[in-house]
Amino acid sequence: MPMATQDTPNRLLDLAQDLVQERGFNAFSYKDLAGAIGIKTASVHYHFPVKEDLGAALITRYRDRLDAALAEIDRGARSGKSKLRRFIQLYRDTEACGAICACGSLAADRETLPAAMQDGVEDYFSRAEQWIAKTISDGVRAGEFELAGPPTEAATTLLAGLQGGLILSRARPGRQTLEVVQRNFFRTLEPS
Amino acid sequence: MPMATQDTPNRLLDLAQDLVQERGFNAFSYKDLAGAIGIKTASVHYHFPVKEDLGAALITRYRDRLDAALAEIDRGARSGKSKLRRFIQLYRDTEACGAICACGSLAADRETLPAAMQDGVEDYFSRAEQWIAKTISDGVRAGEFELAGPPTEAATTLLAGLQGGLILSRARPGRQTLEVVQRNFFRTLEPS
DNA sequence: GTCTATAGGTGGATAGAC
DNA sequence: GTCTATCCACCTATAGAC
Repeated sequence: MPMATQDTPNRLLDLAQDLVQERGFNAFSYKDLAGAIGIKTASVHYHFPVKEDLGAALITRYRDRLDAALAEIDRGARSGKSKLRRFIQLYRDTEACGAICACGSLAADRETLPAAMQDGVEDYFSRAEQWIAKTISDGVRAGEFELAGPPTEAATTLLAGLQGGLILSRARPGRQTLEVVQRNFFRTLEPS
Repeated sequence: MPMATQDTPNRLLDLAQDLVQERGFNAFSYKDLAGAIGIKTASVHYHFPVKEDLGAALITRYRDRLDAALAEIDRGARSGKSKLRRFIQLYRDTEACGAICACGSLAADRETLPAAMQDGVEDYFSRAEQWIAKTISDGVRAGEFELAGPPTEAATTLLAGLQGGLILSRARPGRQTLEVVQRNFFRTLEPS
């Protein structure tokens, strides 16, 4: 991976995403972004005229990266369990940074956000949930998993556990909440 | 319940709590509070000199109400399942309002909050988690529940599921996420 | 307890030069 | 693309009269 110096819009999106995950969309300013990369706020407005543009671009990119990560997992992993483990690992990486999911943060701020951003957040959760449900469902058909309820409900429960687990770890730094959530989740999939 | 007209400090705390649960601590102002009860911002500062005072009082009250609710559940309910159902119902009531847990909201904003408020949020989660763990543990001892892992892990997972479920329902209005979380949770406690 | 008035700071955003 | 300069709205907070 070459990873040359990024263009300004992407550097701004990187910074904005970090700040969303650490402080929330309403708790950072163009000044924060500008200062971090050594330009002025007016220059940030050149790339993203209003903050809603920045937010919408951030969500689109975040969602695209989720899609890419899920495709990568589907390409690489063999068993349903290893796929789900890799998926959960994405959130555990976030937890390790002391951050929360960008879309979880944005969902908490929902009432204060423009409609376009609200829709993007909704879409992110739906994609994640559907991927989990499909992966569980495939595992059940293959005889790898056995669960009491419908796969869609297990998927919703896992996603809720991951989002809430990040919140709990944020409130109580040092705890590995997601490790516990993961363990409990896999217990519900075990064949008896 | 007489429910006479409340004193100003409590009316302010009621409003502030609603706004925290709907918009977040950094997304409402003294002007919002003052306007809602027909006084001026300077008068709000009389009751809560700085916003941190308001936030700390809000959290203390929220935590005390949790304790009271848990004590009430312990007094009234017979089975472990009915206790847990009543506990979950507290969050389902919040979900029905389209709101999230005040402490979940505050945890998401953690980095922007004064230390005193951060500690209060941490305490809220720990109390909730410990009550759940004890209730599950009692149920196991009584032969009412049977679960694969330790009660403390089931407790953490439930609390995470409730907090995250509120986030998911906030992002996707109309969905009854917590009903799903509840159903999946009780499945993990069923004797085989 | 509540008010008027105000201070000092920060926010998002724009115009126009370079 | 980036800058300087500026606008206006909002926020938290305080002083002092009533």
